[in-house]
Amino acid sequence: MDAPVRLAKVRTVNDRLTHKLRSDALDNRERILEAARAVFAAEGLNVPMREIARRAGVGPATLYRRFPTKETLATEAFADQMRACEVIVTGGLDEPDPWRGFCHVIERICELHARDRGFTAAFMATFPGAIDFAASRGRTLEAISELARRAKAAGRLRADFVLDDLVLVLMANNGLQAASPAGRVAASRRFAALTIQALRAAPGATPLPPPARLLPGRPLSPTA
Amino acid sequence: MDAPVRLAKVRTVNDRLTHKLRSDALDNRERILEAARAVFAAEGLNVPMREIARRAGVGPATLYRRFPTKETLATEAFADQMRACEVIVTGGLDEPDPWRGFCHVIERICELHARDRGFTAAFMATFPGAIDFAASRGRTLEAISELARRAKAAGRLRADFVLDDLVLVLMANNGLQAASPAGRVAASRRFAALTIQALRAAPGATPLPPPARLLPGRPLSPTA
DNA sequence: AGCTAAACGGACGGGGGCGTCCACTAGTGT
DNA sequence: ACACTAGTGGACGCCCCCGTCCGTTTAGCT
Repeated sequence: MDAPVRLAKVRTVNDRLTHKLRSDALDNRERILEAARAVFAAEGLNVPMREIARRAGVGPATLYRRFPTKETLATEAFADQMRACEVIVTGGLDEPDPWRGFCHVIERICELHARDRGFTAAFMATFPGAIDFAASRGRTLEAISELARRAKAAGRLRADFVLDDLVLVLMANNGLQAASPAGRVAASRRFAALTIQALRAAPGATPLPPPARLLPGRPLSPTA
Repeated sequence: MDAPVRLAKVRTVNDRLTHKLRSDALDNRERILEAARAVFAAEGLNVPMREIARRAGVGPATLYRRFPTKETLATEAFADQMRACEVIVTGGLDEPDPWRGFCHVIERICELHARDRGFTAAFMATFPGAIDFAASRGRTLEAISELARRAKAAGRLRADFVLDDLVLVLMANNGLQAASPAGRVAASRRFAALTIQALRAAPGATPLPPPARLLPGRPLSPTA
């Protein structure tokens, strides 16, 4: 388990970034991140940078000084969720029954994504300068892949499940929209339950049409 | 079956709208609609009106004269798809086995929506001035509701299916994005298959969490 | 308390979409 | 052939977002 190492590394980078900042600058930086988290969660990534600056009580220049692009801001703002993702899947791996673990992962990840409108977009985005982010996503997906392997071996997950199906599920979950955040979560919950029913290895189940490649880049993993 | 009546009525309205137009104006109108269909299908509804005008080879003023708002343009541009939807569901109702009919409806409607990026948005939108559009949607949903009732009665569709679940499925399907249109269709196909697995009345199936109201307005129908 | 450099935010120019106006063009009916 | 009017599209003003510059403020250190 190398997660602690990675986390420590992130900490270091963070310190290197923030340690030389003046106290007020550091304070502003935090308020910007807080505002960004809130507005990204509520509205998604397509909000004007200025809106975030406004909510943070900061001028646009300050925002751009700290976060030159929206991507840098988004990756920082979603670091928590990214870590939460990893926690969820490692939790799933720790469960004795891999199928139950898989189900819990689906449920909890769908809910996480439903609460944060912008997170799914960031998660999928794979923009260039976000090495840590992409790495974390890769680790998360690999872990889910392993979990899926076990669930298949236990005969509970359908054999033709592919890791791309998880991406498909996340995209589909992201498509759910409702008037209120609560409504979105409710929809997502039902959607996750349906998804689990769909992925369950069941006697009368018919085979699926060929899987679809949804994320650009190499095939995420041979398996799952 | 009152569909023919409705269609005739639409024809009349159409004639009333177009009969007084000069020939060149009518030609432009058609080219605008064609351009709108193409660009809406490819890019969704969030394209500048000017882009459509450009592709149609007309000035912005001409576009705005024929279609004052994007909604009017969208409803006209998607009239075909709307009718296709009705055809699909009536086809489903005509099949002897309601469950097979239901499956076919899911598959074909998902594919239809996958081919047209903007159609789902228009279908959900329920914007004010589109009476015909909303009516057609209502009929489509009612028909699906009836089909669902029969499929449940046949013991093939899970009993806790609700019409709102169809909306949920369409929204989720709409969330699927891929590099190419072909990729989107492929993803949608697999998604539809998964959906059918999820909705199948199966022995080991667990009950679903409470349904979510996704479209504003009155509950679409007591049943389904 | 005073100095200095870091940090701030208002203001600016650029770009793009929006919806409308108006002088010109071209079908249409005699 | 001609007049007449429906039809056209370039151009305008408006607003919003973007990213940057620069004069002013303020934290940190002596």
